[in-house]
Amino acid sequence: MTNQVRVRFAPSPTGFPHVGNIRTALFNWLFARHSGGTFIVRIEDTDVNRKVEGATEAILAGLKWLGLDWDEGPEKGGNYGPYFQSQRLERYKEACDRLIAQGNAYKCFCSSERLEKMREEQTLKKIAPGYDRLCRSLTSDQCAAKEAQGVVPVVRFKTPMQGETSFDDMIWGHVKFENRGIDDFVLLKSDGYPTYHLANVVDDHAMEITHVLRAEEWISSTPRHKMLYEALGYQHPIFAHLPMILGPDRSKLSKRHGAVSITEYRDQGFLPETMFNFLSLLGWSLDDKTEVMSKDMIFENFSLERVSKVAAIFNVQKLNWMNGVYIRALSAEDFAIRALPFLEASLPGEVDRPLNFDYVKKVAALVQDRAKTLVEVGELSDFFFYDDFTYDAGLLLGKDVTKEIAVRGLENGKELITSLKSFESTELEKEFRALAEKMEVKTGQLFSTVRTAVTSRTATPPLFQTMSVLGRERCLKRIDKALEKLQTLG
RNA sequence: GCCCCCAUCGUCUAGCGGUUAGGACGCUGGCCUUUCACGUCGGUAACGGCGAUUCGAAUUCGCCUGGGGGCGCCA
Repeated sequence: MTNQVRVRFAPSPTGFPHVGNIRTALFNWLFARHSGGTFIVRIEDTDVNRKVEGATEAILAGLKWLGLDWDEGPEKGGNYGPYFQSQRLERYKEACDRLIAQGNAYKCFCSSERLEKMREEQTLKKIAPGYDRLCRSLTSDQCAAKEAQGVVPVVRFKTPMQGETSFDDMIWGHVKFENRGIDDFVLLKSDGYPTYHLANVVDDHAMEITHVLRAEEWISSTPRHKMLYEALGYQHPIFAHLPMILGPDRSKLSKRHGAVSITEYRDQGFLPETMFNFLSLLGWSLDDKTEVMSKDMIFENFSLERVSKVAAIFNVQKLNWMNGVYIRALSAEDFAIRALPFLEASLPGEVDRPLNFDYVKKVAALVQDRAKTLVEVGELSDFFFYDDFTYDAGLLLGKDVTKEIAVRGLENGKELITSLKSFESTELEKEFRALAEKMEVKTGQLFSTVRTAVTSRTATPPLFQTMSVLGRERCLKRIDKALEKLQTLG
């Protein structure tokens, strides 16, 4: 036995990998890596009814994408497996039997109809809902009779009816609850599966978990867990309840707030390093100024003492900003590699695939400073990839640009482009500036028309670099088309 | 309804008895500039309220208010 830190992320495969859950995973990972401990993933698939096909895979994919590697768990194994609760049912049953034998738990034969009615009445009477302990006093003969009738019982814990239960939380300090507010909760369901409370306690003990870091929503069930640990004769782990992540309306972050799944953020073109950094700052901070930090820097400095108690609102604007910071920090090559799949997905079907990577690299270099997400790369650069775009002819007439100036500028520009020996951006710029001077117009007047002609847009990467990447032939064709368009103008 | 908890700019946060209450996002003004971005220099904006303790409270205590979480054969 060592006193090495062992923490776990224990998701339930009942849906997509919610960023709130992923943040919990992240903090567990940070805590483990900071202390040189072990990070374990355990799948809590004890709810047969809510189980979602593919959810486990999506959760694991989310963890991998973020770089949260686990030391024990699915796909990986370990000495404390299996790591799926559905494969550990005997252990829960054993624990339950022991608790019944010790007088800490009992069988309950109440139907769900009765329980529902009971809760309705309690709500009506404005008293705290909770099991009324009807079956707690059943004799063994009465139990046997029920079972003979074929009623399948659940097992409930005998919660003490007075006194209080308290524990020390690394984040919340000393927390205490009165026992009378806690009802006789279910340990084993009638389908033979354990509830979270039982399975969690049994497994955390079996897996020698030293610290339980989980979301704040669990804090009020912690006394139950403590009672269970004690009844089972186990030492309980250290608890640390993490603050919640809320939506902009301050309610629990959910689908109606927009993207909540980590995979959605991936698909929207956020970088994993952005998400890692951003999520780490939801409830934790290094100091009073440092925000952009590498993965290494974060886990090296991570500490529970700097985790806040205040629920954090997920601020998408800041996420966007941070993603831009990470995008700009990428090498040109790396950025192109990451943008490529997004580009291929967003460009119209007519564009031939696969895209020429050398060309993509040149284009990417021009939008890297401008993109906040990888999906924006397509929006920002589509005109580099196909020619038959349409735009409003009026866009050719920018500020202080008359139809006459525009026509003259484009015709002179055409001539210039044709005669140029080099199509380098610096050369282009030099010549076009000279042209503007010769035409006695401001550079902006000439450039804006050429820009629209060549790109169909009024906001683009630097014009001459854009033209250089596009190439002489395409620029000429586009200018011709623009000249035609100008004729349609009155 | 009952139980638990929380409270600094709109948002993320620093602060842990003495600070001009700091940083970041956002918004905004200037500069840079062929557009858009980037960058850069400024600005905007907070200790929820009331009492108490103290020479001195954002920091400690109480009450109020506001917000959150929990109260399933869900996790």
